[in-house]
Amino acid sequence: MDPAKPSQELLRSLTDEHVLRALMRHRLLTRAELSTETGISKPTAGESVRRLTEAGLVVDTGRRTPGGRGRGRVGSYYSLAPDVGTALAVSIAPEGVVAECHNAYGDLMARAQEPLGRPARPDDVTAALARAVDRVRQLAGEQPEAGTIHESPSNGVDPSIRPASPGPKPRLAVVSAADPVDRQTGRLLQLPDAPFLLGEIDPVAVLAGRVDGPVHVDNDVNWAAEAEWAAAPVDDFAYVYLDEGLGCAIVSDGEVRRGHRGVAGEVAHLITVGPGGRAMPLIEVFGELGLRCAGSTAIDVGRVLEERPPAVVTAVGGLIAALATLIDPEMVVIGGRWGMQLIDRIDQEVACSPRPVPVRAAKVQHEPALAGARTDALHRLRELIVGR
Amino acid sequence: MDPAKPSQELLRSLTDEHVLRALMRHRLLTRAELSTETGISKPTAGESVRRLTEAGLVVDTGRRTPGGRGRGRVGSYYSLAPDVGTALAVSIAPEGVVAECHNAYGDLMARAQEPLGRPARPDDVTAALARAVDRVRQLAGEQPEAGTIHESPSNGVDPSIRPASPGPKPRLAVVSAADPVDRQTGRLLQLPDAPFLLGEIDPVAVLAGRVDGPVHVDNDVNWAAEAEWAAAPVDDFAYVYLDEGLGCAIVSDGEVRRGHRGVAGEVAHLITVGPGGRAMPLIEVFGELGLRCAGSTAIDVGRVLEERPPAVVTAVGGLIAALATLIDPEMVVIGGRWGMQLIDRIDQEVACSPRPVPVRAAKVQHEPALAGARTDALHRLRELIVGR
DNA sequence: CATTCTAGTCAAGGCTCTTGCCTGGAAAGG
DNA sequence: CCTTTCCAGGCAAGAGCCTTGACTAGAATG
Repeated sequence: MDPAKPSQELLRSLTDEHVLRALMRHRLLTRAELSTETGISKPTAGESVRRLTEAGLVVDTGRRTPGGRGRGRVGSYYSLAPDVGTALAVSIAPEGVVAECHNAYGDLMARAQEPLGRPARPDDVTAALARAVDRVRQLAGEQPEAGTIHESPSNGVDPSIRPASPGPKPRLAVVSAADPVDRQTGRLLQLPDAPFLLGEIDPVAVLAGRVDGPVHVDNDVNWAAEAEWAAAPVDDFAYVYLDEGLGCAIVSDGEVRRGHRGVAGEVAHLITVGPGGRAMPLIEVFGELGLRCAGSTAIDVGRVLEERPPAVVTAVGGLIAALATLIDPEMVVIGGRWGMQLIDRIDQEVACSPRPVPVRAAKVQHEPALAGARTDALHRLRELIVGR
Repeated sequence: MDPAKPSQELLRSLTDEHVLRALMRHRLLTRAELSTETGISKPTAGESVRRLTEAGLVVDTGRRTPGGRGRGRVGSYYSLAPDVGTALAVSIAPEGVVAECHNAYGDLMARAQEPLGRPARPDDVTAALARAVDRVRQLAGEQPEAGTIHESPSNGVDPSIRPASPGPKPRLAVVSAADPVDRQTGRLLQLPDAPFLLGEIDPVAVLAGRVDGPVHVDNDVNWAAEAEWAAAPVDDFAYVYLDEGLGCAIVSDGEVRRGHRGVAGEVAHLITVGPGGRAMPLIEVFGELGLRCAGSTAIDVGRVLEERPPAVVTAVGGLIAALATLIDPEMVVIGGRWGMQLIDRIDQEVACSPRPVPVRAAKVQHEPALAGARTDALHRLRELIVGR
């Protein structure tokens, strides 16, 4: 049965949800402001605040309405309780591991980075992941209490004052990994001819003891597409990532579609047009042209950018044509180092194809995968708090 | 703001929705049965029945609880009002037009078929569509009242008794067409090298005056996939249709994904492996092998089945490999005449590919597109009745 | 110091839901 | 035939949630 059972309790929980969401948007509100903000009547809003305060989700900040605002009676500002919890967003890439901790308002509470040697060995990655997460918990524990307004903390938090407490565990984690991810288990998967830069890692196992709730892992390109969608919501598009590895994310009807195992868009083995018009898997085009790094599956980005071989553009054109026929996107977004550099050539190639699609460069340039993971982590944290 | 605003009216409408849905499932219920069925208390259920009766959505059938059931007081059986409306499901294919009218229980009220000449001319198709819909409305108007239980009527309704009334207009229509459909306008679209069997038809325009509500048009393969999903719910699969035309439907996360224009899965121009290992569009493989009907874009099914050329199987393997990489389906379902006949060959081909996917034949064999359209029409009618 | 304005509370009223009891009527059983 | 058993439906009481409207307390304005 789809619709919720009608009951008075349902109404009450809906009211509480509205109040909590209003506080997430505005961080500091009086009961009267909550009432106008949510459209709920004053007594009901006040009652909800009483309930939520009792439950420990909301606190009276002690602050009162500033004198400048008007003449009336002073009001009490309420906000989310500082212990409603935080969300962890983690990015695992060949360059290193980045972990961020955010509160329910989306404030960055702490951030930690751990570099990785190249090539990264699986054990090193796992250790770096653990260190980054431990460090970010440590830093978050040193933060001034949430609930009082403070500047988004920069990285330069003084590490000399180090209280014993490592800070409370985040209530969930969202992890981005620069490799295919198994949708069921969250483990990194080695696929034939797909890039495999990090090794067989199990982020869920590493984070299980460090997070007090669910751990969601997905491929970095999927998260980048999520960030791209947040920046410019287009319901149907494909995100093609062209760098050391080849990736692709598919957004249909406003959501990233991951497929059964979670490896939708692992395009390395897609059959496309190779040199001389022969049909061959996309990744083999690079092999034929001698553009793969020795002893690894990675593409030699420097050489691609030097030589800019037309055969590569043709091969990418074949990939985009396949996307156009199977997915019917409104546009194709190109990310990754050599993809963005060659975007004009790719655009020309696609424009002459029988099913042309607009091609444009990714808008989110700075840490796109982490940005997507962060957005998702924040969304999930909020859902958790309102009790969905 | 996502969650509904809490109000007493919300509770009431939720109760009414539960009652209506229970009546849709069970067609005939007393107030006491409604109460136990929905989990709502007796007085509340009774009050809802009173409201809905007053609103004309529910009627007292006059029938009373049968003696055999127990000793207690007799109860009144309620059911949906006979005029809550009907849904129209229409299939337009080269073989002809089929129109069906269903009530909210899913009973077939009437059915009409109109053959088409081959090749079908657009004007003929439009006229046949109009005739089929008019005829089905006529037949539905002759039906005994809904609400009293009756057998699913067979096709052989005596046309001699013909009352003047053409029957009320259906509240919505869902149309399947054997050609690409524009998602925004519902018109049939001619794409380069895609099969175009019916011509430039605008079903929305034809049905606008004949239906008292929205008209939804989509490609027949998408509807077939919908029916396949209803028969065996698999969240992620692809439906490949291999007949005169080449089609493909994509189901991700339990929904058919149509893409931006609605032409996701129009695979005729997908680049695959052609004869001699050359890369070429799928449909051109048939051109190269001389397997297309003269003077049309259609594939000569008879010749394909006679010759069973390995090159065709290889080309289809390339299509499925592309689906596997881009969509990551749990399985691929094969439909269409020659596709089903060659399924073993296709399965072998896919099994040796680097990303093998289980391949199986379509389970819904009888009018699959109409079955999907019917399911969807029924679902939409019910949503309309409960007032979503 | 009176006025004006506003946050928060109180009181009344309306709805909706639930529990529990009662009633009328039919079958079952002696 | 009369009593018992059983059940659909209705009634009454009660609790909970939301709303309107009035009231109160407290601060700034003039």
